[in-house]
Amino acid sequence: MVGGQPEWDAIFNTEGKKDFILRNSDALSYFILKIVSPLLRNRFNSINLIYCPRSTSRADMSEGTSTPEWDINDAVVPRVCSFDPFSEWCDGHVRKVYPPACEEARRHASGWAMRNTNNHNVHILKKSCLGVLVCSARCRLPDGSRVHLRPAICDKARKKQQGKPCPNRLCNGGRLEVQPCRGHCGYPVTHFWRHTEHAIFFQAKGAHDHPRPEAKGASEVRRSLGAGRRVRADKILTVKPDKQMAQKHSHPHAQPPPLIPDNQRVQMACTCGPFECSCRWRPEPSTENYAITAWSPPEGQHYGSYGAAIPPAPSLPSQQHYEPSALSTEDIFHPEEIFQLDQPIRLDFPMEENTTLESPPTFADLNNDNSRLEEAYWLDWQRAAGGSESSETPSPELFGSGYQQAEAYCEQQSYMPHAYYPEEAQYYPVENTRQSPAIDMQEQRFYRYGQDCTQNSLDIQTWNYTECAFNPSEATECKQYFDAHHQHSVDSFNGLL
DNA sequence: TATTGCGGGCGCT
DNA sequence: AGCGCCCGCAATA
Repeated sequence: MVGGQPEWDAIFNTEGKKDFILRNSDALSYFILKIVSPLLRNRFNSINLIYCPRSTSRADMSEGTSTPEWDINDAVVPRVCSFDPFSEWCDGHVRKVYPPACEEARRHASGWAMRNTNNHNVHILKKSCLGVLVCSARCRLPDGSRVHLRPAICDKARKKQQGKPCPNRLCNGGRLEVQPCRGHCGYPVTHFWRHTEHAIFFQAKGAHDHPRPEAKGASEVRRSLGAGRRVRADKILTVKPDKQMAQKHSHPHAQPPPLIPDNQRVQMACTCGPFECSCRWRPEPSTENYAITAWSPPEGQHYGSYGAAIPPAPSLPSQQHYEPSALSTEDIFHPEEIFQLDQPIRLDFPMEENTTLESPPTFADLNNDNSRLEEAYWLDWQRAAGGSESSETPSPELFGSGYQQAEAYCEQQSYMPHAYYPEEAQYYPVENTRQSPAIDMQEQRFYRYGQDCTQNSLDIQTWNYTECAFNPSEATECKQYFDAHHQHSVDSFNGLL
C-alpha cells in the first residue's frame, strides 16, 4: 500500500461477462490468488484473475511492489497487462506470458527440440526436451565447437538419425547419438503452454544440461534440400526455399531485435560493440521475472553463471569464396558428408568481422575449393545459419555451477548429473539468449488499467511492453538499429534465396 | 517425409 | 493422482 492507495486492482472475470473489481493489498492479493481463486474455480468454468498494477511500468513492477505469482497448473492464472518478449531459448525454471498475437508462442515454438508429451490435460500442452544430437567421439569442429544437431521430433526420424556418421569431416569414426536431456531432476526439461483469452502462458521446468541443438531452420533446410541426395554446389546456391522458409526469412522482423530490454540494459556495461561483444551475456534476474512474478529465483543466481568471457567468435571467409562460378560443376560432396553438403550457404556473411580463425591450419591446409567449401558449409551451418543459435550454446563444462544449479529445483537428490564433455572447455561464441520478435506487426491493443493503449508489436518488443507512450524519437532510432542489425545478422539461409 | 497436437495406455512413485 | 513415456492417429507442411 502506498499512501493508503491500493497498489493494484484485481478483477475477477467470469466467463468473460462479469467483472469484479477488488482493491487489495499484497497480502490480500495472495489470499485471493491462492485461496479464493481455486474456490471460485470450482464454481465457474472459466475465471480469469486480472492484475492491473497501478503502475504499468515493468521496471516498477519488477522491483517487487506487487508481483502475484502463478503456476501453469493453477486453477486460474492471472491476467496480466504486460507481456514478455518471446524467448526461443528459455532455460531454467522460467515463466513467461506472451500476448495472444505472438505467433511463435501460438506455435509453441522453441529452439530446443521439444516433443509433445501427453499430460492428460487438454488445457495445458506439455512438451519435453529431446536433448541434442552429438558425435559419439566428441570431436571438434575446426572452430573448436562441437557437433550438436537437432534431434528429429518424430521418433522414427530420430532413430534414423542415430548411428549415422558424424558430419564433421575431421571426425574419425564418430557416430551421431542422442544426448538426452536430464535437466529436470534427471528427467527431460519440460515446457508447458497454456492459452487463455488474453495471454499465452509459458512455463519451463528444469535447466537443460546439454548444448543447444541447431536451430530448427537448419534441419528444415536440410530436409527441403533432400537429405540423401548428392547436391552440386551450384544447385545449392540456387535452391529455392519452401514456402515456409521464404515466409520466415522474408519477414523483416524475423530476426531478434538488437535492443536490450530496458530491464536488461544494466548488463551492457561492457565496451564491446553491439556485434562483437565478447562478454558472456548474463541476464539480469528480472529477465525471466516478468512484471508480475516475484516467485522466481534470480536468473543470474541460478542460470547466469555461463562462464567467463570467451574469445570473440571466429568469423568465416567472406562470400567471395563461394561464388558458384568458382565451384566445380561436378558432384563435389561425399555421401558421408550429407550433413555438410546440406548446410546452408551464407553469401552475405559480413566482411567486417574479425577473420582470425581459431584453427587457421584447417583452412590453410585446404588444397582445393571443394574442401574449403565444405568447411564453410559446416561453419556456416553451425554458427551463422540456424546453427547460429546452437553454436552459441553455452557448453555444460563452461557453466560451472549452472547446470548443477538445476538440481536445486529437484526435490529428489538421488540423480547425479552427467558429465558432458569433461575433458576440456568448449568454445562457444557469445550470447546465449535470443529474444525473437515473432509477433506480427499488426497493431495490438493492450489493456491497461483504465485505458487502452495501441502500439505495434515491434514497439512492444522494443520497450518490453512497458510503456504505451514511448518516446517516438528513441523508437525510431532503435528501429534503425534493429534494421541494421537485421541486415547484419540475417539468417544465412538467405544465402540460399 | 517430418512436424505437431491429441489421446489411450502402461508403469512407477 | 501425478508423472514420464510409449504408441498410434490425423492434420498439416
